[in-house]
Amino acid sequence: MAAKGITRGDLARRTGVNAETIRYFERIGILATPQRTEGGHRVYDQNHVRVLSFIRRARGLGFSPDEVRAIVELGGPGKATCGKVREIASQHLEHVRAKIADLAEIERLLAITIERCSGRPNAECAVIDMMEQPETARNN
Amino acid sequence: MAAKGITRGDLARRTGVNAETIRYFERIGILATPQRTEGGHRVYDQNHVRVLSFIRRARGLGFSPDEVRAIVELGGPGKATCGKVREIASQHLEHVRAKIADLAEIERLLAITIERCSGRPNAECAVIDMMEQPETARNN
DNA sequence: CATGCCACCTGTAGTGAATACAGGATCAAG
DNA sequence: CTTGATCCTGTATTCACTACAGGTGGCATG
Repeated sequence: MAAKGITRGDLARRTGVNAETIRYFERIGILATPQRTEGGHRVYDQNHVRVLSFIRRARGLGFSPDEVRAIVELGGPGKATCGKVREIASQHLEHVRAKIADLAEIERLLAITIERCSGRPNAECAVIDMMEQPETARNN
Repeated sequence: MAAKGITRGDLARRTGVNAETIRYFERIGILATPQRTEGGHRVYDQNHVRVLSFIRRARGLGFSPDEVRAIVELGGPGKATCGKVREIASQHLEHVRAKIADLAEIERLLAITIERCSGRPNAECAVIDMMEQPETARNN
């Protein structure tokens, strides 16, 4: 009663990723090539669902395809050594923490904006003013 | 001794945004049109630096150009009422918090991966296994 | 087994965001 | 007033998707 025979459409529906995009991700080597039926139709499994969900989230959060590939490949055909995995993962962990810090800053700015706007129906809400310390802008 | 006469190249260097992209952001209405010299060269001020830095960060974090425009326009020519500002800002605040949660999840997964890989030089590090509960994948 | 429909196949063309390039004008330093 | 860097406009290219065209596969149903 486990999931057997997930089609491309199924996968798209389960992950929220466009069906064409799935084919694209396979082409650029981000999503593993699935089994095929005799007739040539792709057959995915539960693992594809998990990985693709992860990819979707990571892309939506601003990670580049290359970065996503680097992370996902860590779990490839046992080729990466543990040391390598640790190295790449640590690097991305740092990256993620920087992003979280950035978002926290934006969160703060939005909260301040809302706060400032409460009460007086003044038209001069100048959201721009909320953007101080732009030094958080690291590389990417 | 304040900043006077920031050229496009200066702005690019200060914000880390590609010089051509600055022109592009102006064209699509995300960055305010700057002053011009008699000869037609753009002249930016400190405000442009702040706004553009913000835009860069927001884009890098996965916000769409439309979303960025919505936020930035809040500080436009005093046209948005405070109520409207509060509404849009709150909406984006929620969005930001969802993103932070998602990143926290990814952070957790990476940390677990590193943890799991510590010690044994086993080749079977299966980072894929780290990706559980994909239900965090909301819309975007 | 035939038939019909839907989802899938491959290849290619079309978006939107960002960046690069070509050819010429401006700026500012000497 | 010359000169090299930088800027101007307009257009072309790249990248990440997304959509489309024309043709099978899969499978329920008669």
